[in-house]
Amino acid sequence: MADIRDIAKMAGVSTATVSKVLNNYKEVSNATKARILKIVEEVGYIPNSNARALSTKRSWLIGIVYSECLNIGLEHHYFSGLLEAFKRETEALGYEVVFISGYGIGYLKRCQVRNVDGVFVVAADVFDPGLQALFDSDIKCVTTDVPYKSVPLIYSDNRQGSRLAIEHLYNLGHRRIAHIAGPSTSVAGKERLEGYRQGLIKHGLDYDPKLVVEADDFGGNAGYVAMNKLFALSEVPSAVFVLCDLVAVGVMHAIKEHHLEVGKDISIVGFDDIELAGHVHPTLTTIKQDRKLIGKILAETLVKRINHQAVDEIIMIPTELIIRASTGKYNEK
Amino acid sequence: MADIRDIAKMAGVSTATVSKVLNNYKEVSNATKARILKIVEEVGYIPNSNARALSTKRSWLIGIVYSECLNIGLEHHYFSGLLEAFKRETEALGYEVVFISGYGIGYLKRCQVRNVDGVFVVAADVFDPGLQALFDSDIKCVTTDVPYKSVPLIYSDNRQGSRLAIEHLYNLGHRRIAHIAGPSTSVAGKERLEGYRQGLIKHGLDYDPKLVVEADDFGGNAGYVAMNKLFALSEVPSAVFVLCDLVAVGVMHAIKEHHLEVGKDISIVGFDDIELAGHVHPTLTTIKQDRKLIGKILAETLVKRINHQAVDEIIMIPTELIIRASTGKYNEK
DNA sequence: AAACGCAACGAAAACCTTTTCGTAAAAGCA
DNA sequence: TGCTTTTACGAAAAGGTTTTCGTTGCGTTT
Repeated sequence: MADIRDIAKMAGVSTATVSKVLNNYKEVSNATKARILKIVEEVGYIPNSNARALSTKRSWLIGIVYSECLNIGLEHHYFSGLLEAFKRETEALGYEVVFISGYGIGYLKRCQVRNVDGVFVVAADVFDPGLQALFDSDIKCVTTDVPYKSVPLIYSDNRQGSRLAIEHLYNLGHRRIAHIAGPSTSVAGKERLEGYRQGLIKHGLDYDPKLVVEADDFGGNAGYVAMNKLFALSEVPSAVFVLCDLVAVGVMHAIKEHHLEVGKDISIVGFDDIELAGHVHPTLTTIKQDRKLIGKILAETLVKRINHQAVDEIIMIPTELIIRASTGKYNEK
Repeated sequence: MADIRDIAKMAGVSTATVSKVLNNYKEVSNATKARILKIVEEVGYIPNSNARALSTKRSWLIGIVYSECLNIGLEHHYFSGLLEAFKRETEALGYEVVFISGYGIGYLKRCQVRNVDGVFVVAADVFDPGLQALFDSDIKCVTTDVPYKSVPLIYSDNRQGSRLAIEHLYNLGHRRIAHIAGPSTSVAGKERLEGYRQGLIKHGLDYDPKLVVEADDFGGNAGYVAMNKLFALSEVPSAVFVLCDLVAVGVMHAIKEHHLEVGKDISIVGFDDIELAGHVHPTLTTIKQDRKLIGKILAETLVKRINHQAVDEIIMIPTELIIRASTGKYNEK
C-alpha cells in the first residue's frame, strides 16, 4: 500500500504539499494540485486514518453506547430504527459509527482509547456509574431517553404522547383506563406514566395505583405477564395504555387467551408505531414516535457539539396518535 | 492525558520497558513490572490506540457491512439479534465493532482506511460490485446468507428448515401448500424456495409455480400484499409457508381481512422465531433459526481467520420446528 | 535598482507506540 | 577464576500523517 511519501516522490514534491492538496489547502498551484491528484487516483492511494488521527486528534469516529438492559437493545424496533437513522445521518457527514464495548475498563476509558470524537448514548441504565463517568467527562455526548445534567437530550414528548392516548380513550367513553408502565429505572417509562396521570386528571378521572402495573422489560412477554396481573383485579379495566408496541402485542395475547376481543371488550393503545403495529390483529392504535427525525437531530446536534457550536439542551419531538382497530367505543357489559 | 513517556519517566525506565510490561512480555523483572503497573493504575494511563495501530498494523476493529436493502436492516429482528450475538462475542475477545459506511469510496476502501482487522458482511446485495471488491480483497471476511466464492459462510440450513415446514403441513393433511418467497436477489430466499420444492416432491406433491409468490422485501407489508395475490387465485391454498416471521404477520393480517381463521381455514408457517411469534394471534408456528449460535460461530470464525488459523468454508446450522397455533389440521370446506 | 509582498513549496517536528537489536550486569558452569 | 549464558533493560528506528515556519523566486512598487 502506497503511502504519502510515495506519492510525494512520484510527484516530485514534499509530503507537506501532498497533504495540503488532500486537505484542500489553497496555497498550492493548480498545476501541481492536478498532478498530485492524478497520481493519487492512479495509485489508489488511501490516507492512513490512524496516522491521521494521531496527528490531528480527530478520529471521525462516533461511539454508540448501547447496553442491552431491559430488552431494549438492538432487537428493540424503536431503538434499532433510531440508530439506523442516526447512522445514516452521521455517515453522510463523514463519520463512522462504532459500538463502545461495556467490557472491562468501562465506557469512558473505552472512548478515550478509541479516541472517538463524540458518543451517542442510546439505551443504558442512568444509574450506571460507568455511564455517569462518561457523561461527566469532557467527551461530547448526546442522548435520547437518558437525561443527565446538561447532556443534550433529544427525544419524544412522552407526556404529551400519553395524554393523547388517554384523551383518545376517554373520548371513546372509557373511564376505567389502566396503564402498563415501564420498569421504574426507565425515564421514558416514568414520563409516560406521568402523562397517563395528567391525562386522567385533565378529564376528571381518578388516578388509581391498582390500575398501574409495571412491565419487567420492553419485550412481548412482559406485556403478557403484566396484563394477566390486571386480569386478577376484581374489576378489569376497559382500556389499557401500554408503554410500547412490543409489550402491547403481549398484552393482546393475554386478552385473547381470556376470550375477550381487543378493540371491543378491551381497548389497547401502544407507543412507538413499529411497522408491525399495522399488521397485528387487530391493528394497533398507537402513539407514533418520529424516530427518523429524532435520529437526524441527534446526529446533527452531536456533530455541532464536536465542532464547538452551541446546541439546545433539550429537544422534545411531538408524537402523533395513530388510530387503528385496537381501540373502540366503550361497551357496557 | 499522560502518555507512555510520562509513565516511563515516572518509573525511571524507558518507554520500551513500559510497553513490554503493558503487552506482557516476560523479559522484565517483577519488581519493575509491579512499579510500572502501579503508576499506570494511579495515573489512569490509557494507551493510544491510533499510535498502537500505526505501529502494529492491527486495529482491533471489526467492520460490519450492513446495507439496508430490502428492509433487512437493523430493523429486521433476525439480523439485529444475530448482530447482537456477534457483537457480544467479539467484544469478549477484545475487539470493537464499527459499521462500514457504504458512502462514497466503497466498502473496500473504507475498510482499508479504517484498518479493520476483519469484516462481517451481514446483509447486502451479492451482486453489488463494491461488495465483490471487498470479498475479493485480502481483507478477512465472514458472512451469513451472502455466499461468495470461498468466503466463510455460516448460516441456517434453509433447505432443511423449509422441508421441516412442509413436512409439518403435510402431516396435518395439507396438500395445497403455497409459498411466499423472498425477493429473487436473496440467497436465503432462494434456498427456502428450493427446500419448499424438495419438501413437496418428497411427499409426492406437485410443484405449482402459481402457488409461489414473491415478496417485495422482508417487511410485514410485503406479506400483506403477497397474500392478497394468493387470494386472487381460483383455488386458494389451505396452507402457506412464509419466508420469514415479519412477513408472516402481514400474511395473517390479509387472511383475517378475508374473514378467514388462521390455523383453521389457512395454516401458516413462518421462519426465524422472533420473540413476537409467541405473542401474535394466533401464535405463529415457525422455523427457528439459532441466531445466538450463528452469531457466536461467525465471531469465532472471523477471529480465527484474523489469526491465520484454518476455518471451515461453510457451516450450516440446523433449524428447528416450533409448533404453535397458526397451523392446524386440514379442514375440508 | 532597491525594497517589498506574495505565491508556492519544503524541512522537520510532532503525534504515541512497538520492536529490534545491542549492552551491561548477574548468574551459571567448569 | 575465567568463561559462557541468561536476564533486564535502553537507544533508536519505524509506522504515516499534519502543520508550523522558513525559504525561495518572482513580480510590483518607489
